[in-house]
Amino acid sequence: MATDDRSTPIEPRKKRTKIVSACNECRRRKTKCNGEQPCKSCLKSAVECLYPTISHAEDKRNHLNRIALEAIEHRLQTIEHLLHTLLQGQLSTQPVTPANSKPSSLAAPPTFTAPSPNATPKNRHPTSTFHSPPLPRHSSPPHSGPPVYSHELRLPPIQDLDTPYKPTAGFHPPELSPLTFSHTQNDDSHVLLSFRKRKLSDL
DNA sequence: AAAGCAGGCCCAGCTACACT
DNA sequence: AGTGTAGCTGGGCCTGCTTT
Repeated sequence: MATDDRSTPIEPRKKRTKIVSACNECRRRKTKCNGEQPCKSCLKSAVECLYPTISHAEDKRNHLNRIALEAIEHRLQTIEHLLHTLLQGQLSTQPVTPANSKPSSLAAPPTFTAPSPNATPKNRHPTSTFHSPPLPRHSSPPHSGPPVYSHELRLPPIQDLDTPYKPTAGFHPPELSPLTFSHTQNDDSHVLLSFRKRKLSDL
């Protein structure tokens, strides 16, 4: 794109004819949607052609952003609570001996039991589990097969971000101070902060 | 070959800001 | 207050690649 060849007459770029809103399937596939019911690609692949229904009273961007923001904040609270629980459990159960007095972050965390799994709402996915990423291991013995970790965290699956998150019954996250971002250069925190400020003022 | 997937281009709409 | 401009953002969809 570095060359700007103006010697040949370049006909002005033909504007795309964009439709107002693509159907769900075309959005997912990132294909052109002709806006009909059913649209061309849905007709071709014989799938149900559904269009997103957002009332005009509620701006499309605000609607989606609010849902996403609420879900993210609830999820963050859950994660913070889990982390807090994990750290507390580690501090209170780990005997301090010369052998294991290394930084606790390198040790395997204790087995974690999800808060009141019986109270899992019906709209959750009861079988979905969150597996923590592999922890750094310094000198593990020869070992075949995938690593086995004793801790399993049950969290709402990521696809649940499509719907507002409702905390599990009986689960009370600890009181959390409002989200703050310390501004440092060369990171994206200022972007997040400006996003949050904008969204909060919109709500 | 056809269908599906996904990176990223493109553009309309919006906002912030400067200027008059 | 009105206007012009630049930057940002969300989302449509082009297009190359992969899978079936």
